[in-house]
Amino acid sequence: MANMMDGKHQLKKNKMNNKPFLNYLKKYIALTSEEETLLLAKIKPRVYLKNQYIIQQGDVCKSVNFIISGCTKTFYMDVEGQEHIVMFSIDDWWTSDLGSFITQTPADFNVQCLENTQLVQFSYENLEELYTEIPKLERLFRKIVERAFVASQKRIIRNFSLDAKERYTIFKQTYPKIEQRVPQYMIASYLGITKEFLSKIKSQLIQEQ
Amino acid sequence: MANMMDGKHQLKKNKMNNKPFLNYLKKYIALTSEEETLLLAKIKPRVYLKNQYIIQQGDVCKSVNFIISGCTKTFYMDVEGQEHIVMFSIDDWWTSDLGSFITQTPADFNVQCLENTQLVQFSYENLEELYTEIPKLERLFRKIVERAFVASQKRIIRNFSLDAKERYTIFKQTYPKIEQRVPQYMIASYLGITKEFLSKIKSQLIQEQ
DNA sequence: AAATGAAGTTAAACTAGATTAATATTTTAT
DNA sequence: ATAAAATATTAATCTAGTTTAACTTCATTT
Repeated sequence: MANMMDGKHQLKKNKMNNKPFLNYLKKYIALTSEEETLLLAKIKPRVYLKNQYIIQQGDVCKSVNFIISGCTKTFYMDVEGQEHIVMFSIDDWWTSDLGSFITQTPADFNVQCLENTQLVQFSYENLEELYTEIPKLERLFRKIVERAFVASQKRIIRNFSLDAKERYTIFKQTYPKIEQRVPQYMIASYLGITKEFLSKIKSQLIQEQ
Repeated sequence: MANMMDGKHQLKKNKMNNKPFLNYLKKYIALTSEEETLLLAKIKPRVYLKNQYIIQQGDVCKSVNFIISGCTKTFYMDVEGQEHIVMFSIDDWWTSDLGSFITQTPADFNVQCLENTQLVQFSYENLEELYTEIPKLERLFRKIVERAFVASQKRIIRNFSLDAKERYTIFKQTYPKIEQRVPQYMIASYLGITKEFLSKIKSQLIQEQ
């Protein structure tokens, strides 16, 4: 319905290349050309359209995804049908339901595209093999998850020790790009407040200066 | 002052052994005797007394710690001097300020012993070396951090979508051992509520059944 | 151009949980 | 065994954020 028009913007799969992902990797690890070949054989480029789901709550998460371009939201739908957004992800970030992926059990989270999104996907089996074949890659992934864990812990603290206005201010500082790309009611969901209260906060912040 | 008597209970360093840690490791990875020797040379047993700090906010975190026996709280002290407990850790768990440890920058968190606590400590340098010398260990640590990250994400969701009573019920189910070992006001801090409100919740739960 | 609808705003009534303060209970020190 | 300190409970009042509902704006469909 709403996305019937999206076909117009569909990105052509055959035109996609892995360059952006390799450039990202090169910032952190140096691969030999054999390793690069090994890697390229085991990753899969994929395009999702706006509003499509990369992962759905209840399904087993089959991939870890690197975003080449686009934007996604990771959210949980509670028993009352309310969406709770855990994170947004954009270009050069990773997204998955890691809990579902590592245990290969049903996902708690949905990952949905907010824009047409180009990904590089790692399947469970291929990633396991790559860890053994390219230990540098396992090391990088360890570090990525370490950083994600640290960010998650800090967010717990922020949620406890800061009020909604402070959390919103920090959100804007930390994710300036995301703030303009996603609707306000999703930002409210990320902050754990209602869209009405976010509205109130924003008008307060404007009046304050 | 309060802990002058703790000397009585001091555990003797020389009597400490690494058996409990090796038993823990054996549940997940098989080490050759050379690897075991390599590992033992690079870990340090250590005893902290009740109330002592393993890590202090502002210091650079120098170790990742495996708890052989005892209990710790990880907390953040905000500008108003309020404690916010992020996690409790007991026997067979890990504790650190991972953010500080991996970047070797000042810690956001304090880790303080709630009981006399026996640890096995990994220094930054030794752990880096061990990762290279024993890839199995790096893989295990990757998996441990993955699980910690998943738990942390789930906690963010719970904090948003559940009320304090539901969070308390889940806490009791998830950490039955911890519930009896730590004072109620710390559980309140972990749940993000006041000790008074926790009291109210508990009396409500008693009346409900 | 009119109609439908999604996104955002404003304002009033309401509620979960905070704060304060007084009392009770348990732990620790002497 | 007892005093002092730390921890836990109860109740009254207060507040940050929710809920509901009416209103606006802008984009899409007919």
